[in-house]
Amino acid sequence: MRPGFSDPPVQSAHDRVYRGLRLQVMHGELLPGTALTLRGIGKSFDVSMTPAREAVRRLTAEGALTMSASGRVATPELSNERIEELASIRALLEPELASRALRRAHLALIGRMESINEANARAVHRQDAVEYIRTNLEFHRTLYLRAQSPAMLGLLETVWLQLGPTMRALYARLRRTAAPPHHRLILEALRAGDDAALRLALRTDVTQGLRHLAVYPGEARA
Amino acid sequence: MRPGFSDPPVQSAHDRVYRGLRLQVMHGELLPGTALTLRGIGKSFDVSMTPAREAVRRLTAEGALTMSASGRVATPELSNERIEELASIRALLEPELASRALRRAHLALIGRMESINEANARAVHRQDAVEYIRTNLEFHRTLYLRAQSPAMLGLLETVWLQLGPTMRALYARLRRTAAPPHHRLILEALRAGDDAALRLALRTDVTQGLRHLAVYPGEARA
DNA sequence: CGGTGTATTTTGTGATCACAGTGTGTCATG
DNA sequence: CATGACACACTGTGATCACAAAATACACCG
Repeated sequence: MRPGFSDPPVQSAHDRVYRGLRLQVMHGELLPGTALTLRGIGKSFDVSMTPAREAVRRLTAEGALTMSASGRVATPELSNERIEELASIRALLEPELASRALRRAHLALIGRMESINEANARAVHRQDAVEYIRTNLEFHRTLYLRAQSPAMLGLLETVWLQLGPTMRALYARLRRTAAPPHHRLILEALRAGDDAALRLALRTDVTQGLRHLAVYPGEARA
Repeated sequence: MRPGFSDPPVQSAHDRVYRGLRLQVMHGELLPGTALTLRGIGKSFDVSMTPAREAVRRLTAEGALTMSASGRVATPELSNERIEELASIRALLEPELASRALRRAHLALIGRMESINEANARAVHRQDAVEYIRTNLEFHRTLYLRAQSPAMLGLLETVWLQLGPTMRALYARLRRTAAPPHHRLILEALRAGDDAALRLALRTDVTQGLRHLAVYPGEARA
């Protein structure tokens, strides 16, 4: 009924490229401003430029990549205003998704989230930025999947995608030593079934994680 | 700084196709389930299939079009659950955008919105569904542009895009005779600078306009 | 006359090519 | 040694083609 969303069997060439690039961007494997070429992408996925172009076009539409006026492709370098705006969108959507998932969150789900959270803590200890981002997003997505709101989750993933390279740059320079921030509060609110506490925990988790961005100007322009 | 968003000069072939199709979908010129072909699109824009494919890929990524497993392209036929979900996303984003625009909304803006609203009323009187949708969206967008939140507005336009064909189908069958619903409340709240009233007016305007959807089942499946 | 098989047309996919614009590197010159 | 222009390599764009899958039309058989 809703093709192209969660159907694993399909494996057209452009879809492989799309998924591969998408994960690379979302997980922060590419730093902001990284230049990409269609021929290079095609070569690394062993396809011609045609599927590479379509994948890039699609990712550009989602804000995962930017294209200069001359068509040059690169990962986005976000301004501070943009970062704050994307953070506030997360702060708007994620509490809502969490709240919708709350009534459907049984113990098995909470247990799975705890185990993901432990993997996340290990990634922090190992200073593995990419794995940290990956498990962090998986922690959140595992919860939101229960909200049964695919469109809202889709929008949120778009936001994550746009923040991917920036988050990587962030976590690379302020080397976290502490464990993930407010995830424990989230889990407690889930167990308690406390909607207000859950919304608050999500909001602070999101804003806290991205507030440290607007510090070093460097290339403040606008 | 953010190419491909609001820069009129660019005119590559695939961009013309993209913009053209996008407007057709968003304004409800195409009913839900309308089938499209790449060659047909290319012919109607006088280009080959290549730019048509890229435009379709992009619109598919934004949810404006759907592709079957075999690659067939069509405008989306939304389930009732999906419609309600999209409406609730509108109800989440639009009050926020309106609130952000409130402090920057001077009298000239309100005047412009009033004139758009009059055009909207004329469209209602003329039973012109497409023009009704167009002016209605323009009314909202004129306000939200003042919010200076391009990412949030971009997400919202994605939602509008997904609802385009469905809104057309809706307004086609329940022939409005009354003027636009809660736009007057919105304008009054803007003039009064009343944030709470503005948020409420937006929320009701959005949900009211789409609540009448889940009535006729016809093809209730899930 | 209805259903089923096949044949034909239509469709999306991916590769390849020619082309124009851009950026970069280099070499000559002041 | 610095600065300028020029040339070459590179990049994205759009058109075209061969191909396979799908949908449609059609004819044949029960």
